[in-house]
Amino acid sequence: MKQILSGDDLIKLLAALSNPFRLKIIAILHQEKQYVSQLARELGISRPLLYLHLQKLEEVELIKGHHEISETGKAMKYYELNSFNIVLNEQIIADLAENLSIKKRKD
Amino acid sequence: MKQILSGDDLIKLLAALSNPFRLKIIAILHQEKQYVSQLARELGISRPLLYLHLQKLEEVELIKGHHEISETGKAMKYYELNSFNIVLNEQIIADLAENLSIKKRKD
DNA sequence: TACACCTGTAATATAATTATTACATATGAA
DNA sequence: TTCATATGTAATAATTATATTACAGGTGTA
Repeated sequence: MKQILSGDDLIKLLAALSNPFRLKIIAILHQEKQYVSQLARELGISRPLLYLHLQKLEEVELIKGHHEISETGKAMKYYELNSFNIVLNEQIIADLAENLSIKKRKD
Repeated sequence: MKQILSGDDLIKLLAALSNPFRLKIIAILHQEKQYVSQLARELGISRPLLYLHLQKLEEVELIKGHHEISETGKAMKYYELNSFNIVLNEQIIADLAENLSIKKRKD
């Protein structure tokens, strides 16, 4: 995970964390790496939806996926958690807010 | 600001922080308290939109509003920033993820 | 072959967030 | 009175985020 964030990166990171399924994914992967289908079962959601959440977490580098060949020869996709430590206070946010992009509607 | 958060509270807090206007509001209020119309001018947005953002920040107790009577006698609504310090790592999130509510669609 | 697993994505629907427009009300000053 | 300032909200539109459904393909085993 990046050490120095831009304001935009911070927003993406916080957005990635502000969803219950994604927090639960982090909690599960904190125990041990897990593959997609098993994760979907544990969370009680469909794989397509899970992929969406995994992508958001991977985009901000909170998790990382890789392929493994199981003992029985099947291709499995495992995800594991990256370690991170985020500190937020008013000074840090004030600094990062300096360079922040605002999306314009209908340009 | 609360010291002990639930998982749901954490999500609300992070959601409140994952918006560029709201980070800018925090940055401005970090300098000094400000009243609504002036804030809207500085941010370049309408007051109705600003109210929406202010409400989200106030709901999670990052800011606090109060009324003041200006020298000229007008009622002004000022907002000021609460100090905060948020630390997030995988262990903290794993703990908070234990009690997390998942919204059901069409129950 | 048929079954039980697995990965992956496209197309679509639903819900939530963000943004706009249009009001109503009040005060002080010219 | 008229103008410029302020607070506040209701109704609606636009955009983004979430969620579902329906596919296509692969491997190992009975």
